Amino acid sequence: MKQPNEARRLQLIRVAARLFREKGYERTTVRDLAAAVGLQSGSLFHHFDTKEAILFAVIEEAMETSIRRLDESTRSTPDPKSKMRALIRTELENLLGETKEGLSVAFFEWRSLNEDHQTQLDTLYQAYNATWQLVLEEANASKHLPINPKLLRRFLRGALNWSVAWFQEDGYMDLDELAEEALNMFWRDGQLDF
Amino acid sequence: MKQPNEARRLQLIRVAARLFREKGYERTTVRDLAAAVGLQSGSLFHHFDTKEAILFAVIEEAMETSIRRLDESTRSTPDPKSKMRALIRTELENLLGETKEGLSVAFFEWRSLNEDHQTQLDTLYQAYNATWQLVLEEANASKHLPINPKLLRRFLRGALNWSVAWFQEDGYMDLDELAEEALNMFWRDGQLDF
Amino acid sequence: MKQPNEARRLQLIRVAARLFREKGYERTTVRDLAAAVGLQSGSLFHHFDTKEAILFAVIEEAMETSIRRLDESTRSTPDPKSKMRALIRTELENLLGETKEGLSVAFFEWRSLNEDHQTQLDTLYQAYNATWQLVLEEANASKHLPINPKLLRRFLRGALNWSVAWFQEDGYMDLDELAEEALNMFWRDGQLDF
Amino acid sequence: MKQPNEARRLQLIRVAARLFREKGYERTTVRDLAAAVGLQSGSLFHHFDTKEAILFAVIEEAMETSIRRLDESTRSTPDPKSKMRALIRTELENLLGETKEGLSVAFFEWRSLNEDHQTQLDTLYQAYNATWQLVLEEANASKHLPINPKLLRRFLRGALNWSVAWFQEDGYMDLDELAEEALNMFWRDGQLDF
DNA sequence: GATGAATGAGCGTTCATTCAT
DNA sequence: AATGAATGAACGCTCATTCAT
Repeated sequence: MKQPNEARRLQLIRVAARLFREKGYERTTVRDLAAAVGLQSGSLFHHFDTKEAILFAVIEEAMETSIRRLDESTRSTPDPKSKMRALIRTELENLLGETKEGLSVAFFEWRSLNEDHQTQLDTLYQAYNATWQLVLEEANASKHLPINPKLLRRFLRGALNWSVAWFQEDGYMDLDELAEEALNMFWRDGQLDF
Repeated sequence: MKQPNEARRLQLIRVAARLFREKGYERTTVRDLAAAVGLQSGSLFHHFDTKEAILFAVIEEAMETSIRRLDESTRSTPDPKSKMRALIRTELENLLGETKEGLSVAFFEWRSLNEDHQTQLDTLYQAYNATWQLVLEEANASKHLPINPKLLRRFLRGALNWSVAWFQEDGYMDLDELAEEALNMFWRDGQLDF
Repeated sequence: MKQPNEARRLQLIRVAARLFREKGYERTTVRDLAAAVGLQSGSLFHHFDTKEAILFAVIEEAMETSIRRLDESTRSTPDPKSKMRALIRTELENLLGETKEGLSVAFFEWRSLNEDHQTQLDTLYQAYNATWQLVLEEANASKHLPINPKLLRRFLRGALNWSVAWFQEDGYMDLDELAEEALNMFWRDGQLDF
Repeated sequence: MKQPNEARRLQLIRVAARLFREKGYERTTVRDLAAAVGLQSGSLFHHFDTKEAILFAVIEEAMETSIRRLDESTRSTPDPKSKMRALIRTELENLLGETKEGLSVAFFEWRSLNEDHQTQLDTLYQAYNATWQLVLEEANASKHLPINPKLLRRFLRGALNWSVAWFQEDGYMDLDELAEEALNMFWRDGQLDF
C-alpha cells in the first residue's frame, strides 16, 4: 500500500539523517524536512505515515548497513588479531563513514522511538553485539586480552563510539591508524596468564 | 539576581535532572516538572526565568560537582598508577553516582542550551579535560602507556562514559572493581619502549 | 476599611499615570508599578483592590482637578471673549500641564475601565462639557461665532485635545499664545449675521 | 513572501479592524479573532506570522487607502477654497467611512506596533501631512486663513479627528454639511491683512 | 503594612497530521 | 503524488491576585 517512489523515500531518509543529527529530532519540523527535499509539508505523508516513522527508517537503514558490514569484515581472515583489527576498523567506518549520521541519530534520539520500534531495533543491536562478542571470545581463548571479553567489549565499544565526538576526517590520523591504536591500547601480544 | 527559596530551587534541579534524563528535555514539559514538585506550572518561573535556565542549572550543578571531585581525587597520592586509578574511580563515581543524571543530561541535551550557556559550560568542560590530560601525561612520562596520552584520554573517557549505558548498581561488580578493570585494560606495568 | 497611608496612594496614582501613559495600561504590569514605588507586587493590593481600580483613580483624579480648574477659570470675568479665552487657556493647561498624563490615560485607556467606573466618570465628563457649552452659548448669543455652538464645541475641543500629540513645552510657543491662536481661528470680532 | 488565500487575508484584516477597535488590540485574543472568521486559533498563522503582523496589516491597509483618497481629492479643482473643502470632506470620509476602524486602530494601538512597523507607517503618515500642508499653504498665500497654516493644520486635523468620538451616521447631519461647517469655522472670505 | 511564593486561567504560538482539490 | 489551508492539542510563559508569615 505504501511503496511508491522509492527514490524519494531514500532521499528523505538521507536528508532526515542529516537534519536529525544537526538539529535533533524534536527540533526538526516536518516542514524543515519537506523544504529540504523540495516538498510541501503535507506531501511527506505520502511517503511516511508519521514523523516517527522517518526516524525509525533513518535508524534502521543505518543499523542494517552497519551490521552487514561488520559481519562481512570478520569473514575473510582466521587470525584472531586480524579479526579484531578488522572489527575495530569496520566499527570506526560505521561510526565515522556514511552511516555516521544515522548511527548518531540512533544514539541521541533513541527515546523518541515508540516502544515497538525500539524493540525491533534492539534485535538488530543484539546481533551487532553478538558479532563483537564472538570475536572477543576467540581472542580471549588465545589469551591476548587483559580483562574479560564482555567487559572489554563494553569498554572498547565505548571508546570507539566516543570517537564521533572528537574525530576529524581532515586530521592527521586516518581510520586505519586509529584502529591500530585502539587495538594497541588493550591487545597483549605475549600470552597472558591469570 | 534571583535567590528566593533556595531549597525549592535545589529540589527543582534534582527533579528536573531526573525527568530530563528519563524523557528528554524537549519532551519534558514545564507542567510535568511543576507537577513533580507539587506546583502549578506558572510557579516554576519564580525560581527560573525560562525552561532552558533549568536545563542550564541542572548541567552546571552536575559539572561543578564533578570537576571538584575529580580535582580532589588526584591530590592525595603521588604515584602515577594510583593517581590514574583514582581518576578513573572518580570519573565512574561522577558518571554513575549522584551526578549521573546531570551529566547524562549534559551529554544528551547539550544542543538545547543557548549559545551563551554552552560557552559557559564549555569552560568547565575544558578544565575537566585538562585534569585528565595532566595525569595521563605523568603516566606517559613514566612509560606505562601503550599509546599517546591524548588519544588514550579520548579512548578511556569514551570507555568510561559508555558505562552509563550498561552499568547496573545492583550487578555483581562495584565501582572499585570496575575502575581496576579499566586500568588493567591499558596499563603496562613493565616500562614500555617505543 | 481602605484608607491607609494616603501618601502612598497618591504616589501610586502619580507613578501609575506616568507608566500608563508611557507604556499603556495593559502593558504596564503591577510589578512594574510596584517596582516604580519601591514595593513588591503583592503590597499594591493593600492600597488598591485591583489594577483597574488604580486606572480609575488615575483618571478620576485628573478629571476632578481639570473640571475644578475649568469652572474656576470662567468665574472671574464677565466678557464673553475673555471667558472664551480663559476656557481655552485652562483646557490647554489641563491637557498639557500636570494633569496631562491622567487625561491622556483617560482618553487612551477608557475601554479598560469597567462599566461602573465608566458610568461614574462619564458624569464628570458631562459636567465638563456643560461648562464649555455654557460659555459657547453666551458667545453665540452675542454673535461672535461662525457656526452653531454645539458643533463648535466639538471642533474646538478636538483641536485642543490634539495638541497633546504635537505640542512641545520647549517649543517657541507658550500656552497663552497657543490659546490666543485657537481663539483667533474661529472668533469673529465683528458681529455676524446669518 | 506569504500570499495564500488572499480572500481570507482580507477578511481577517476587516474583522481584526473591527475587533481591535471595539475591544482594543491587547484585549482581543487570537482566539477571538479566529472565532470571528470561523477558524481555529492555530489557523491564523497561515495568513500572518504574528498577531502584531495583523495589527500592522490593519493599519497599513487603512492608511494606504486614506492617503490615496486624499491625494485624488485635491487633484480635480484649482480653487483654494474648493480644494480645502475637498480635503476636509475626504478627511471626514476617511475618518468616518469604511477606513474608520483601521484609522481608529492606528491611533489607539500605535504603541503596540514594533519599531520597524512604526517606522514604515510613519512614512505614510508624513505623506498624509504633506498633502494637507500643501493645500493649507495655498490657501494661506491667498490670505484666507486667520492663523499660520502649520498651526491651522494641527487644529483642524484635531477638530476633524475628534469627530469619530461623537459623529453618528444616522444623525441629522451628513458629511458634506459637516465639512462645510468645519470650513466655515476658520475660513475668511474677505482677504485678511496681518 | 509589607512580603514574595504560589496560583491558575489565559495568552501567542507551534506543529504533526488530515484532507479536499 | 502533491498541495497547502485547516485542525486542535499542546507548548512555554505571563501576570493579576491571594495569603501565610
